[in-house]
Amino acid sequence: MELSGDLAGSAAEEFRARLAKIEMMRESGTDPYPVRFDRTATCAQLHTDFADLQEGTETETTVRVAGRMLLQRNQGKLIFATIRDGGGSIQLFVSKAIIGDDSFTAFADWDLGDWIGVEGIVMRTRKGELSVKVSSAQLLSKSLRPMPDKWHGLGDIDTRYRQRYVDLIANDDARRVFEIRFAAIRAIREHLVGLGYREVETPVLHPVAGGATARPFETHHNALDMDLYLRIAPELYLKRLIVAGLEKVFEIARVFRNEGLSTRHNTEFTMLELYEAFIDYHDIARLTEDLIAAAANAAIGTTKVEWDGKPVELAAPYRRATMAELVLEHAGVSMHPAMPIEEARAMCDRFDIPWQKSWGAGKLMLEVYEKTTEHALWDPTFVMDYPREVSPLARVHRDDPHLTERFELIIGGREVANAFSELNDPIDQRRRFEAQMKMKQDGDAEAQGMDEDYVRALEYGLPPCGGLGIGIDRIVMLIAGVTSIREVLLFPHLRPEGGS
RNA sequence: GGGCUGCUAGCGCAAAUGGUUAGCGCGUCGGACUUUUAAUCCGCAGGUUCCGGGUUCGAGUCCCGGGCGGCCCA
Repeated sequence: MELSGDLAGSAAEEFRARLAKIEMMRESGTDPYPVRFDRTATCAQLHTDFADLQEGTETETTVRVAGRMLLQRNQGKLIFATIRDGGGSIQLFVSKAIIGDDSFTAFADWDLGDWIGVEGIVMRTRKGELSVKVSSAQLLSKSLRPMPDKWHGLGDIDTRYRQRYVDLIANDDARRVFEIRFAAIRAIREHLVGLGYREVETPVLHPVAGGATARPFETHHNALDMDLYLRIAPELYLKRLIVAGLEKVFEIARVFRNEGLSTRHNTEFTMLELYEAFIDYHDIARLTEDLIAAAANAAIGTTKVEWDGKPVELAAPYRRATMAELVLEHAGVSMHPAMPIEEARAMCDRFDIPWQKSWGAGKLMLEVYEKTTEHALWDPTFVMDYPREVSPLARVHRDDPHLTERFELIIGGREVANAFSELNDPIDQRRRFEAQMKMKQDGDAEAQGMDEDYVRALEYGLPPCGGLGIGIDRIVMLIAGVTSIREVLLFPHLRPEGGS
């Protein structure tokens, strides 16, 4: 049986039995896949509109609802069924005396998982369950495959990710997480639009992979016979738009990084990036905490979340501290990018951090920070003022030429945002690209390439500007309280099934 | 890439130290039932124990290799 190639045993038998039902329907002139259904209400609407309906009473309101049948309790001459649509579920009250023998038999013969549509009056049963007392019913789409366990749902993680549609049918918690995702993204978008931001779309295929430190996917354009890269960040295009005078822009951008998979990393993930003219990274920090709090409130109605077993408060304001202060606090050592290189190397040795000769004190300081401090920052913390050496797109700090006006936001020991007062000096930018190219030549696959057009854009003048990148998936993880990024991605990347 | 760990019926899970015919629940199939809520009750069927080797009188279980996951680390 071609359609059931991956089915075996009782599932294959059930598949064939359901196919036979389809054939019988067709023979009797009924289409098992009719073209449309005129619905007059959703399940959620009924629960809202008839919240006050008394037990054991019927209305005179006729409605037409549709959904997937999840449960069926057949009493012989009376069937209770539960259907669910996109926003909720409702019980159907199906009486043989009302819909007639033939319709009743047909209804009883439909399988769990089938999509059905019914018409009937709204009622509440004696036991208090809001129901539709069905006067007519039709099959809207036949399901050929058996549903997972109606109580335990689908537990196998592999199957949950590979067949997310089944996961979402069977598991309430999966639906909950994605509802949070939808609401959080919507809240972020509305917050920014409310502030006068324009949502833009920039290229996914880049001739130069820039805007972040990461290894890109490579591809090839046949007609132009040129290599292209899937973007690792939309940053350089968005800043071109600030040059253009758009002032406030954002993009909710899918980006691609050719790196390993883990609980925290997927090869493609979603970043919010925004840029605004005339402001600096302090303004961006305020905007960042507002955005995250707004997302949490919209998604779950509170900024108090629990993550990895510990409480986290996402309400603004978040702590602000410099990287140097935090390293001193957590590692007990004083570091600065201007310190003698031997001392910085000695610090790395002290914390068992392997280093390379090409690294300056700034890079060494970052390594010490990441090893000793970052994972310990549980409450939301803006880690301010990164070394210039590791921040090729951030402007030099107004008070210290060895630092940049850059912060990363750490929550629950993980980076969730990265922001700067943007570098807008084209001469400085060119030098930093050249430094990156040297690192690339020295074998650093993550170093950025020279983007001549971006430098040219800066030469036309990028106004003072603040920029932000937020990992949307990580924000959703925090709000939803899940610790694997795969739980917040509808279709996480997996190896092919079966292998060989 | 390394360490630990998992894979048993469509789904959720059992099967001490290797030992009859690999069990249970849900679902399916057959039967009863007009107020159920994972309905209930009776009955039947359903298995390449992820794949391939090996050890053994005997392997779901032990060993080797492979596949796909999970957790932790780099």
